[in-house]
Amino acid sequence: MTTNPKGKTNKARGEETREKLVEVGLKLFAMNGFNGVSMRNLAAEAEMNLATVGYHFGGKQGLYEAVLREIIRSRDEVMPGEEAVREQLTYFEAGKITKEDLVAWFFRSQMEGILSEPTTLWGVMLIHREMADPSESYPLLDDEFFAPAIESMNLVFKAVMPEDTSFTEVMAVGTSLIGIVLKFVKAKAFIDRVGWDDMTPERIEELIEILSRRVVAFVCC
Amino acid sequence: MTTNPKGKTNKARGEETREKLVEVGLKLFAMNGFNGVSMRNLAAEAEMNLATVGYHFGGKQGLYEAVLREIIRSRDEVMPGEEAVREQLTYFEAGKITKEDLVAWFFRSQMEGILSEPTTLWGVMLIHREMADPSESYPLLDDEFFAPAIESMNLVFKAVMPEDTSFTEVMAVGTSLIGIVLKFVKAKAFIDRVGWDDMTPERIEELIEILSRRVVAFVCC
DNA sequence: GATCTATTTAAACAAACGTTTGACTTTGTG
DNA sequence: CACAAAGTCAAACGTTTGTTTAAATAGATC
Repeated sequence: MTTNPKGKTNKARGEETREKLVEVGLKLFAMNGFNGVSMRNLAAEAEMNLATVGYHFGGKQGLYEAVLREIIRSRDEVMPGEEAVREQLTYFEAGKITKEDLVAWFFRSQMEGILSEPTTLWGVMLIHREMADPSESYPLLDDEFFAPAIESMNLVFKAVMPEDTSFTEVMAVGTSLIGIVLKFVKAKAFIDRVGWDDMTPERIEELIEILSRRVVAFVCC
Repeated sequence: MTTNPKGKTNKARGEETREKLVEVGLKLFAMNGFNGVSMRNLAAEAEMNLATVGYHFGGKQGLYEAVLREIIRSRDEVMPGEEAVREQLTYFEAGKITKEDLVAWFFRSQMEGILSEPTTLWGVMLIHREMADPSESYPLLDDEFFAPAIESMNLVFKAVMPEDTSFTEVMAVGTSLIGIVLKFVKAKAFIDRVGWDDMTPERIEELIEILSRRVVAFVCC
């Protein structure tokens, strides 16, 4: 890598090729799944030669894992991490916010993080696919994506649920919540039936408002 | 078709071939998805010739749709239909059961119907796939599987929710519930984490018990 | 400008795919 | 038994798949 300020060659030569490939890979894999995308699709969409993916990522599987790692990396930019959760927890323990506030904040931050920008949405759509149809790369997601998220979630739930609540129950509530959130990521049937042409920010806000109150009841009851 | 009571030829000659094919097709498609199953896989698993699927169903797509139709057909045997829902509704309107009872009954009947037998479970797994990754056969499912189920669900929800509840909210609650139910069909992460090797009837009952109380709160709050 | 490394390119590869063919076997009917 | 329809079977079809090859190009270094 040079430090040439004129532009073009700021990055190592292959870097922007790889970035472009990961970018269109995310989009295509999210839309059509691993088996629904061919190397020739990828090459055409990225306007590159067929062999480029093989050269930079070793093969289709290699690119797919690079896409998953990019999803994991960018998740931390949009979603509240463990430290943000712990911050809210101190507010709750200090009595500044109610447990209902805490749960609503958590749910809202997740939904907004997911539905905010298309890139994130594509990432979640790919995650959704991996949950419905785990590939051989699933363990990577489980370790570096789900485990931290579930840990944060359990921090919140343990705080707002009775102390003697079983681990199974905490996990069941958490899993249900994940089910709710993911359902709306690709809730084609829902969108078709309520007649929303597209998910405008207003519609998203309406949906979050409706659900967060009920999610609080689900968790805290 | 003959009426020979000795056995063997009670069915039209190709009938049991078709049934066997639909049976293993359901299992394989549910486990690996449409693109994850090859004609040679199917033929091997069903112990038949490669060309048999083409002869009886016109091709891979034809078998897939036959499998979907079988799922739709058998759903009505296990799940409560609209008439069963209306029966419970009259009990509720007569004051014999509370709205909490009504919602709990509905949720429980759905979960039990799904988790009861492996065949049903496979069907739901395939439905789950179609929701995450709709194929060109999706419209068939939407018309003959989802629409009736949503209609029944809305009957219940409209009865237990305030009259002025918006259609969007009713649908959002329903969609969330579907999300919860489906999440547990293939909740590998959940099962792994709570350490359940397999879903024994006791475990299923425990899960339903935990969730139904909270689902009532979610719907009725 | 020469040299070396990194990258891009077109072409070819074997393997797997869904489908089709034509011969063979089974079954029901007269 | 003879015939026709229904079903089964092995083999081959033409595509498409992911990967690999070797030559061509571009960029950095001296």
